[in-house]
Amino acid sequence: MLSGDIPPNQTIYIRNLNEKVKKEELKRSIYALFSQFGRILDVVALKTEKLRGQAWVVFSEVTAASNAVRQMQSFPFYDKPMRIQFAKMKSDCVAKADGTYVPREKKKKQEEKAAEKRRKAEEVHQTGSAANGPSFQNNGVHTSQANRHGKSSSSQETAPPNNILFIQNLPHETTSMMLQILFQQYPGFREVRMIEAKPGIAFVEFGDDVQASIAMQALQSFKITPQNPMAITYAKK
DNA sequence: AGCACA
Repeated sequence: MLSGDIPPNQTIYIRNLNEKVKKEELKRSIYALFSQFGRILDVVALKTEKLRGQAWVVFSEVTAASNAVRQMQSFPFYDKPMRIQFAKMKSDCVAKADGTYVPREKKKKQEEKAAEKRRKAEEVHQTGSAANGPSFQNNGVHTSQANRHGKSSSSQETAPPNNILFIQNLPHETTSMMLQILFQQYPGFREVRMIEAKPGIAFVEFGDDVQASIAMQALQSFKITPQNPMAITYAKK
């Protein structure tokens, strides 16, 4: 059946993810890819038997989540098309922000959850002792999407347009696949080239100058980690 | 396919 019977939710559920990708890289890439739709509060991915190959992305707005579901449906991510739906449950970080968060013990079944809910309605039950205040932590992932500097850095004045982009200030653990996933979203993408001996930089080729410049503007200062806003210029000819 | 929050 179609996935359309799940009501919109600010959290999306993704499956068919490549299970070979390490969890931290996966989360970072997901964050990077989806932050174009709006602010991301959290990315959850587990590698347990039952949960590998899946992830949840919590947006601050339902509209962002809806756009992500539509636009990224079947997007090729680490060589596998993502399958995206709305999540069935409210995410903990949302509940925490709501004030509706109740720390879970060991729930075995949904029946137990339902029973608990019913019970809660009847008896008053330790109000106001929610463990911690509202906190959405997103584990190394930062909180901005297209944040612009507006300023081009001093000495490196604008190189003339080129279909090849030069990327600097990448975290050393960046892989060409991560960059491919980011840049292939833009029309005319051809390839990423990285040099073993020179970590922190990359070249990304597009079909023409205009396509390259669109991608450059979209991803300028994009952060793979909070410390690493990408510096994108045209490559020298 | 698999809906969690270590």
